[in-house]
Amino acid sequence: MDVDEPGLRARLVAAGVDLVLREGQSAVSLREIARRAGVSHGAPRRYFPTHVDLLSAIAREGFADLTARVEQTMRVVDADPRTRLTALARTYLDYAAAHRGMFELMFRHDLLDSGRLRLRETSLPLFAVLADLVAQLRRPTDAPAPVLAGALWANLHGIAQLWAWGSLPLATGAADDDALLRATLDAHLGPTLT
Amino acid sequence: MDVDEPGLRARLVAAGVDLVLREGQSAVSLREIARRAGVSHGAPRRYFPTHVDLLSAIAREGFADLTARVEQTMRVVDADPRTRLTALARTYLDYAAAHRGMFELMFRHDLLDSGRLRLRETSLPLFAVLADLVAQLRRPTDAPAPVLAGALWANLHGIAQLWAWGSLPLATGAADDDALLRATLDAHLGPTLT
DNA sequence: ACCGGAGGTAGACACCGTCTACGACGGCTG
DNA sequence: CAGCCGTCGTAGACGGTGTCTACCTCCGGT
Repeated sequence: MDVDEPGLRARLVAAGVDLVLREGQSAVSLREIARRAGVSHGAPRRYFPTHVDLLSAIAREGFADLTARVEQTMRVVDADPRTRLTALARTYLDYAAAHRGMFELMFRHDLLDSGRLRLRETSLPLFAVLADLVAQLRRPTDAPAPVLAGALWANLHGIAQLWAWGSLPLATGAADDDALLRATLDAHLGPTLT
Repeated sequence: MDVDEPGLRARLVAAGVDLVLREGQSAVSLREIARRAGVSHGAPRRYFPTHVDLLSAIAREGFADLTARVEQTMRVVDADPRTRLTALARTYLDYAAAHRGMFELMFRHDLLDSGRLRLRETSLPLFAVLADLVAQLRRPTDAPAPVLAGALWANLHGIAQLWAWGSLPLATGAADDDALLRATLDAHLGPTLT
């Protein structure tokens, strides 16, 4: 038998992650999670006193997943900073597109306990990776490094969000998001020389 | 007596707008709206068969409001395109900051009936204003106009979103959003010459 | 005068988050 | 070994929600 079968808490979170990926944030109810974990509707309360706590735990899992993917990308793409940054951006956009429900949840600050649960801190290392690359690529005439990195992140995030919503395809006439990504990187970091 | 007091439908939407501005999207329930309009809980159903329909109507009001503000800005700021675009961007960011709940709702495509109700189309004129200004400012080496406009919009939107969430202030070390806005415009449209 | 539909009421249903009291069980203390 | 107490899960209740349905009430057209 499993010597270390996951505890109920982990099973609840896993069920929640599965549910949010499959059906989106609104499908994640405490009772449904309990049902999927095969426990009574009151059981989750032991680990997640409130709905927000559960959603926050799920979102944290999402951040961990995204961070892992980015780090994996950084491990694989061992080239010049610009190439690495491009790969990072692609990973970000791909994640948002492939895990729309989770991505949406991750940035629903109104649903998350962003304060107490150090949810923001969970996303900081990710930003640090980006900021580091940006710092290497920054030209003297550019904005200060934190501002430059922030603006670039916002741009990435906006593309991910609006693209997922279907607004950008509509507005830009269905150009693929790769064109947007290239334009964004060129804008903030200068055109590539090829 | 009022010859044309607003019908129930308008009163419901007005109550919803008020509620979403004051308390956020999650506070907007059909029953609460009905209560505020002084009608029975089943009454809204006559006009909004489903919750989504009500939220969509409220969001449409938000888009109308934002569009009106942008147009007002365009009417007032009658200068060179770059200045006008900057003013437009500020209007966008200010709206998001000042009407956070509404802004959030407007881009919650999962909550909105974005397909049938032509919600996207409601936002297209707004994008057109931006696209027009961008087209005037586009340099020959820039990306095609629609892509450039899309990227810039995404950047604006990302700033609005992440700023409202509090992530960007944290990441950039509390630089104000004006620095981000300037950096963004400079990046996409070239630095101003001053 | 009648009738028919539009517009609002009221009750029911299932589901939800939350609270509370309760039972089972296992490890520590005496 | 007996007893106790804290941990973990159960089960029921409450108020709130969206949705459905049956009803009622009035007003306009024939």
